[in-house]
Amino acid sequence: MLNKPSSPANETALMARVTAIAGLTFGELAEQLNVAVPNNFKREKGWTGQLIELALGASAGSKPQQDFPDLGIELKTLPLSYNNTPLETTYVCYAPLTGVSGLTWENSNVKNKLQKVLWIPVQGEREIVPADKLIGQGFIWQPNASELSLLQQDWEELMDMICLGHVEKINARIGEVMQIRPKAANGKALTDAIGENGSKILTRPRGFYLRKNFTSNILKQLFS
DNA sequence: CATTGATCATAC
DNA sequence: GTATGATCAATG
Repeated sequence: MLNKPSSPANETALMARVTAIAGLTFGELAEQLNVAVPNNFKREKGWTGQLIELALGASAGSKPQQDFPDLGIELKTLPLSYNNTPLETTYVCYAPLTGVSGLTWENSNVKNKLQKVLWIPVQGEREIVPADKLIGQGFIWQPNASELSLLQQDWEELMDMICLGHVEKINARIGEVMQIRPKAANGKALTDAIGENGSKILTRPRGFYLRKNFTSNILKQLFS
């Protein structure tokens, strides 16, 4: 029994836990942690991430920082198809829509979070019930120069639109490897943003997401 | 059938 | 509402 693991002291200890849960099904791990397994994710969409967080001793809660702040590591689950390609985009963080003056790629929340990521591949096919989905071997990834450049380009293009009051013109087609999409409880959620001519407007909250091609390439690097 | 836009649960 | 964890499901 793993009982509510505490925060790992270092990366080696963290990776030992990662390897220990690799090959288990969600059901097996959930049983060890005394967690109930849903029959689908129509409601508990973040269940997998929370299960893995608990198993690895990530600091819980909704802090806008890394999951392992002492280690500088962000944790992400990555749902894969039978062909080992990502089935979903990867949420990174909220997109700032106000107070954006002085914000640069270097000090952005996106760069901070993506500097070092512990990816946990998991089976994502909807036809597999959650209890039977397998946990894969997690691995640490740090973006290379090329990836950083692509991310920075997309971040700057999107943040320029936000700064210039064009947030309403942003759609999910913009950005080569990273996009901005709505991120809210529902369509009624509104937040402040910059409108035309610098006026204040209300708009739907947005988040940054990594495109599937980008995360797919991260996986390919593992085998090259 | 892949993608975009919408949505669900939870903590504070 | 903000922010975490994400997947769902309507659409073209």
